Amino acid sequence: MTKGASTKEVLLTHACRLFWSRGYSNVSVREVAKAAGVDVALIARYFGSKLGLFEATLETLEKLDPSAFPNANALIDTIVELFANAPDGNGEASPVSLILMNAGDPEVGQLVTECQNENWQNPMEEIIGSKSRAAVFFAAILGFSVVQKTMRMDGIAAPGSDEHREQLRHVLTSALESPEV
Amino acid sequence: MTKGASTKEVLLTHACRLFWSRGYSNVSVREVAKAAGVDVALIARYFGSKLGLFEATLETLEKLDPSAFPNANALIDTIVELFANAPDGNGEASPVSLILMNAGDPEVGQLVTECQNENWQNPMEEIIGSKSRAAVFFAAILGFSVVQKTMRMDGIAAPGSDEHREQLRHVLTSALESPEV
DNA sequence: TGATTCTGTCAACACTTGTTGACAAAAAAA
DNA sequence: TTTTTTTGTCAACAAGTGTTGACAGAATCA
Repeated sequence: MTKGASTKEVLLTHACRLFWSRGYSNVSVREVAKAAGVDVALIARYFGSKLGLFEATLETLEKLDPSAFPNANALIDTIVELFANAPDGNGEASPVSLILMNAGDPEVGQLVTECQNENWQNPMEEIIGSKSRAAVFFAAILGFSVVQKTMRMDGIAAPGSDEHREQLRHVLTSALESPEV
Repeated sequence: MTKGASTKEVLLTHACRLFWSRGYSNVSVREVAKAAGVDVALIARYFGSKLGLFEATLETLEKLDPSAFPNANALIDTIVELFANAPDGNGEASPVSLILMNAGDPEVGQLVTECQNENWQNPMEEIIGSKSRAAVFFAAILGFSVVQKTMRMDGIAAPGSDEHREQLRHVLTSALESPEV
């Protein structure tokens, strides 16, 4: 790999971590550059602008593959384990935190929403077989995540515990039984 | 009312609308002052600082009164109608949007979470009679709100329709049947 | 070798941010 | 009236923002 490509990569890595965990408008380009150990000007060189860097982080997301899930229960199993094994804490950067921290942003909100539809929502609809149930399903994921990770409510069991798995599995399962509209 | 108090009030009104709909860090004091039609310096005079102004908006929230709800079903009825009659759109300012837009903010996130616990979560626990179910219940509210209002997913029915009421009622009802931990 | 491209450094820019203090006009109190 | 307090206006500050361009060293190619 050339020197420039590796700089681009390390910038992208730290941009994902910071933008996804704290939100686009709460992270400055200087902070990303400092975390990556490079000069600020290199962001403009390699990504054009701060927005370009953010868009590049979105392009690292891989699309959910419907063919990997024979049915919706397999999807639930995967998500439950993802949540159970995810490192706890506010500062974690995940596709879910990306959406929670940026969907309401005036600058990148729409971008994030479109990205989510393409990479996650549409494949989920395909697996679940219902647009409305897929929407309620995703709402359950987001809601559960925000009360657990962002608000740290103690009504949610400790991640990794059986109780935690049961709680999450219950809301995901009942989302699949929501009325179709 | 004295002149100063009325200026304070109009500032507070616009601060609520802006901070709660777009988030603390996405709104400048100059924008609040301009919307209120007064000089920026008056914010410092009457509220001390931008943070003081935000804290003042939190103090306008009224605590949920458990005695007004004989049981959890009455709570569900109220919330369903609140969502059904709420004006649609991204820019709406409500206690729910306040939490969604600010809970993850590095400056005011904790403040918002504490305020939510005191004014909403604790009373809800009292009505529902279970800490864990109340947490899952609130997660359902937040999740439903973000996919409907922030992300505008078309899998969610039009607010005010019977289908919309059924969707929301289903997720709230099943939250009350979540496993206790 | 020399010429050229790639890569990084640095200072500066125009702009926005929250905050402050001096000052004047208006209102209230003496 | 005079005096004092309240209320509002204005300019400026220091710090931070994203972005730009000039420049130098390193690497690559001729």
